[in-house]
Amino acid sequence: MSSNHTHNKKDQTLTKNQRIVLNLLQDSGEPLKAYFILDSLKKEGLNSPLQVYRALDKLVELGKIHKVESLNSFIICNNSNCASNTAFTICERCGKVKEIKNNNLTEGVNELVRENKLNITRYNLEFYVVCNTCKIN
Amino acid sequence: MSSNHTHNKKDQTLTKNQRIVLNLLQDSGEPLKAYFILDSLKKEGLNSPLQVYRALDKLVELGKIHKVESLNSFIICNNSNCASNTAFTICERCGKVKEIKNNNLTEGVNELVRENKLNITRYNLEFYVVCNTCKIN
DNA sequence: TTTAAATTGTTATAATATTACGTATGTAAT
DNA sequence: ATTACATACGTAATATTATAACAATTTAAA
Ligand SMILES: [Zn+2]
Ligand SMILES: [Zn+2]
Ligand SMILES: [Zn+2]
Ligand SMILES: [Zn+2]
Repeated sequence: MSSNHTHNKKDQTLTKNQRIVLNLLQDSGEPLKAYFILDSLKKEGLNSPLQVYRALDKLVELGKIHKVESLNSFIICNNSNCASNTAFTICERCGKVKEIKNNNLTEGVNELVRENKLNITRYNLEFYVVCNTCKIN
Repeated sequence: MSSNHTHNKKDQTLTKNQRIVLNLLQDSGEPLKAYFILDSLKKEGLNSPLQVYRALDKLVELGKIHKVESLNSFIICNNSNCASNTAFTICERCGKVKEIKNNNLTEGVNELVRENKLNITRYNLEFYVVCNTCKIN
């Protein structure tokens, strides 16, 4: 269970609060709730919800994390080319979330948008599933 | 500005709270927030958030309304064949929401799901746009 | 008609998110 | 260096969204 931060150059431009929130999401890989993040980072000096929400807002804006709208949670971006588009599978039983990396799907959505002449700025696509683990049980 | 409830047979099986909430959403056509619904229906006898949320939950379950996840709002279903799938355009400027009725798009998403072997129970698709009205200004 | 399931009403509380205000810090032009 | 500007910070208060718990009642089956 080794954590592998990449801490690339761009991360250096983040502020302290932004960086510790990003690191937590990175280490977790799961969607986390704002107040859970707050609790987890009390020892790092985060004291108020606003500090968390401000960091989250900025990280979303930078495309480093995504908000999973229907879970009121935030998750590290697992992709390099999302812009602000998001596509997830969400298990209805256990809540497990995976960001879809499938370029086929991404291109499929883009095509749909073109074909239907939707003049969009971005999209959010949530597929609800029963994950393999939950299917067995 | 005439309201045109349909009040079909199935509506008769709704309870009073469910029906007045549904009627309000039907008349409005816009996404409404739970506490706005509560305020609006105080005179009809709704007193507590729970009464609203319970009615909303049931109506969502019945497929008569949808939750617009990223707006924490609820909107009348404008379609006959959604099951519990949802597809909206959401204006980023004014918040205007339209349910997509385009069968082409719906079928496109279904195809995407098949092609990518996604074993889904339902999906939620939110396209963020700048609506025509907002584009002008 | 007895039983089980669903719905109601009410109070309290939890969970999520923002406003408001003052301060500090970094950056770029003068 | 000084000013101006944008960004971020810290803190307290408050707003918004949603659920838990419990008792009573209605509805639909069996
Ligand atoms: Zn991503
Ligand atoms: Zn699962
Ligand atoms: Zn619908
Ligand atoms: Zn608009």
